[in-house]
Amino acid sequence: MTVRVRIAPSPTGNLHIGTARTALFNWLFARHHGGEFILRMEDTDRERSRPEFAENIISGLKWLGLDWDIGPIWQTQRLHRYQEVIAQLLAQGFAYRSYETEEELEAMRAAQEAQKLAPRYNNQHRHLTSEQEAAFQAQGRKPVIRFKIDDEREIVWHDLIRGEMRWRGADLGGDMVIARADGQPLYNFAVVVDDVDMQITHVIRGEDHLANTAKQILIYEALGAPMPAFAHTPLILNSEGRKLSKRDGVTSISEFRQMGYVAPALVNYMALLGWSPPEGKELLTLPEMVPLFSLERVNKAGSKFDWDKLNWINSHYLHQMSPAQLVAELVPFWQEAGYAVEPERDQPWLEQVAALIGPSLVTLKDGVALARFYMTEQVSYDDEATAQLQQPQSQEILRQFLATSDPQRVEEAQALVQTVMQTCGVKKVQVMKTLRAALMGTLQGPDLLQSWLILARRGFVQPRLQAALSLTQA
RNA sequence: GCCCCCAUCGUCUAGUGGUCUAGGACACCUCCCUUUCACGGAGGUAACAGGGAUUCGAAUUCCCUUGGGGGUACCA
Repeated sequence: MTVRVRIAPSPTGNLHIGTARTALFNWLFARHHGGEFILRMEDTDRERSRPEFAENIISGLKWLGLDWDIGPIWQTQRLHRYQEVIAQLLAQGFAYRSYETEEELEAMRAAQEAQKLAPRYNNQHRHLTSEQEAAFQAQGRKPVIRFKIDDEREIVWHDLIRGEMRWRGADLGGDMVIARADGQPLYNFAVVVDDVDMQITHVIRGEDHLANTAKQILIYEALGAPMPAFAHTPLILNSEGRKLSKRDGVTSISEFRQMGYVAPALVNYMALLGWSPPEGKELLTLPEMVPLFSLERVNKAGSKFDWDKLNWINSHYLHQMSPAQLVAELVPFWQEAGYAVEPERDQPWLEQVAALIGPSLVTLKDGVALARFYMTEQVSYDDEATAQLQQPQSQEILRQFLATSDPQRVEEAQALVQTVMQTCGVKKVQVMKTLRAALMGTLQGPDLLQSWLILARRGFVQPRLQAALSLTQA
């Protein structure tokens, strides 16, 4: 039997990292088994679903490299199908019409709460006579459809991650609503109809769905449909150990992207949140993970999201990139920062910059601050740099450099430093520090000689030496 | 309240009764490289929640306690 899995996001928000991780596990599972991966949009919540969220989810999955074989399928386009199944369940006696008003249900819950009982529907409309129904209808009440849940029933399944799971029907909250009065199907019902119709073989989702699975199994049975295998993954937790939610700051894939995280790093990190590769090799690309992935190696405990590790992985992928690749990734960030970069014209020069700052990058965004020194003619001088320029020999050192032409190659730069050292009779460190202060405005940063060459090609060396000279003391 | 799940270094984890004086990775600390900051390299600190039981033997099995989490909708 061909493996078929799906990711079923609800377009009520941007692509969340938890959803993305579930998508990743499903994708890996499908690819590992040579199966199919389906994208299905669960947009039955008309009030909260929005097209821009759907767009965000789709582009996010694409960016991550989690391509799907079928879809996107939209639940709202399958309404007639849900209606059909509801009619069937009604006819077979698995479901019935329930006429309570919101207020009545709230009162029921309040009463139960007052008695310290678990809130649940008391199934009071399960056996309405046709006269009673007619009476409610005469009052203008519109019924929701409820699916019968037998209190005595015990639901058992073998979870691929958690082992044997058991639920009592009585703990499921009474007969559940599967469709609103206007015919809109509800999640637990629509999911099953879809998964059955799409012949889903494995349902891999977060453990927050555990109770839903018990309810859904009952619907599979009523439908006489084959049961898929279930696998409930651990949740991604925030630093407090709670389920990561939008309130925890950055959680959507598009935000990570804007912050300068690259897709291979994000995907690699997400995989490590709950799954561990057999050989212990942690740095893996999507294709490398495919043959290694299995649900057996997915952990049961939730995992806290750790920025340090994500940063390390991201920097790893950034450090691996060629200068040309880096430029391609960096340009959008540079342009957004307002730097006048023109890839066509400046490519070789931009690659020099990228090669120089590459090892210092943790995120692409870091490239904005790190490249600033090379992008504008003037720099500001920090306290340390100013102090260095006010050293006794600094003025003479700068005059020497101003008297020569800018170096074109490293060897020339080295030779110039040597010459200035000897002429001024100072140590190399002094020359280097002074030159760095003058050129960069700070005493820390990438390789000085390389920086010098890069600035020279832009014609920024002389103006900066002049500016620095004015800060020196005779 | 009720139901369910989970529990190894600060964090992510390896570990499926003996090879565990518990391994790796991130972070942290030290050292090396070096004109600085990074990068890179070499070391180091650091964990089986507690209590019972089973067993010749338990991080690994069972029970209880504790702690944490999830769910409990006419959301998904």
